[in-house]
Amino acid sequence: MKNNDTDRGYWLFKSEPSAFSIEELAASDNQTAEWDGVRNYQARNRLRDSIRSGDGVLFYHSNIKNPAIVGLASVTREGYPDHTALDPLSDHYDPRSSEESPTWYMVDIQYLAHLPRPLTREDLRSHPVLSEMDVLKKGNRLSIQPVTRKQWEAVLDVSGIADPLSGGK
DNA sequence: GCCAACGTTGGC
DNA sequence: GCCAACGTTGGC
Repeated sequence: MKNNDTDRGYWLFKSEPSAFSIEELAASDNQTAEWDGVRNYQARNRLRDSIRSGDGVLFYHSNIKNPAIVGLASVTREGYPDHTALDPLSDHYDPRSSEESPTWYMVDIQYLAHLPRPLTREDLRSHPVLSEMDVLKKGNRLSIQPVTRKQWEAVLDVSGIADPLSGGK
């Protein structure tokens, strides 16, 4: 399902670059990757129920010296069962999940752009709009977080780039 | 259904 | 490497 600018959703996806980085996304086939391995129920619910094709994704690198929003992606496939949960050889194997009744879901995302400069937590904290982002809130470990349209636009504004999702419309 | 113990996350 | 915050597990 496509969506238009007004009902498009925005998200922040967190990843440790040692596990999966935006460079790996950009180097993937079709610059597209499965966002697999999410094993948290709240994040699962968002993957399954809320995230739509065409939504915007802020790609965030976590658990490094300077955690930061490093780039932009878009959702190219809506929630579907995470097959790594069914694979006994996968690190993400979960014996409670099954094909008939999948426990875990994933989406596909496609690389759009690197930010010209990563937006660090300090950058975010010092911005009137971005300082409200969930990712700055203490103890927030959710790997999939909602982002407001204002926050998405602020990231583009601060970065000095056009919205790659608006396509000139 | 409570809650202590445990494992994980992730900024610092 | 530290440790606070969080989610999950499992005994009771």
